[in-house]
Amino acid sequence: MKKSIPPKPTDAELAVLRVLWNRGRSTVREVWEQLGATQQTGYTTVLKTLQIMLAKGLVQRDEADRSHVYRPAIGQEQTQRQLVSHLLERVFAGSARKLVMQALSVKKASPAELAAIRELLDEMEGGRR
Amino acid sequence: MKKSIPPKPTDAELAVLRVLWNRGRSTVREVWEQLGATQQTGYTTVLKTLQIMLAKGLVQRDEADRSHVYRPAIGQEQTQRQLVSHLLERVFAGSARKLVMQALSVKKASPAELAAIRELLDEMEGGRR
DNA sequence: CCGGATCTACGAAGATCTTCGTTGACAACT
DNA sequence: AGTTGTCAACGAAGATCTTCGTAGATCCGG
Repeated sequence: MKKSIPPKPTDAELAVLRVLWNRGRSTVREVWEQLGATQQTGYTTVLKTLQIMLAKGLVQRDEADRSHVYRPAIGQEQTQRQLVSHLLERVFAGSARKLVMQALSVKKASPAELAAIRELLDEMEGGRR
Repeated sequence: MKKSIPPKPTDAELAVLRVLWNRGRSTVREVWEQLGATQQTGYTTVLKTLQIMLAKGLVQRDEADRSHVYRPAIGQEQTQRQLVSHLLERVFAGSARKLVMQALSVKKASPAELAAIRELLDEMEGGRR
């Protein structure tokens, strides 16, 4: 009764969400400036995107001040899981093994990261089933 | 020079590609029948999708017979890498570790699969550099 | 040779996404 | 009070995606 399954964010929306996850509550201007560093978009474009995201339930906002303050309505990890799930089903036919292997071959992880992954494997195996 | 970087396939295109990867060379009708098992789409819809994919360079076709025969122009693994890469950069800020962990938490792998992943880790660490 | 079946080609409609110009409200400064 | 700057709201344009109806070509059975 609270899971209204928010829709899958688009690429532009994802870029905005990343800013909000990093900075926390932000105004349109703040998001725009942060984004401007990477991409070249107009102020009203970011505003419009945020308004659409609000309508979709991807963000929430506080209208107390004249400059409305936006904050993410969905968690970063939850979103990551959703997108990984999508990729897993559609592109890897549900094989986590293949996805993991492609991920590791695309981008080499540091020894510390490999160790962390190894630990997770231990938990999953040791923790039995 | 032949790498003209094929565009990122859409969801509908991905569904078609999966059929071609599984069956190999196929006619529109064959793809449509295979797809019909899962989704409910019209014959001309599949045809149009394949024509667009041809224009994009995602598939190639043999027009010798009246029923044109399509085949994938991009490899499954190559496509997987491309999409994983995309997700990695945009959603995981390049952290393969987080992606792997989310993948494994979304879908539990079998002991055999875990072992295979562990082997890959061994290679990457042992292989040193 | 004719009629039905099968196939490709064409185009168009509807949906969604992305971008941005314009407008009107409001506040701050002078 | 008037000017200037900042902001949200609105609408519209262009791009892409997905779907499908219709038309035209070709083949096959009588």
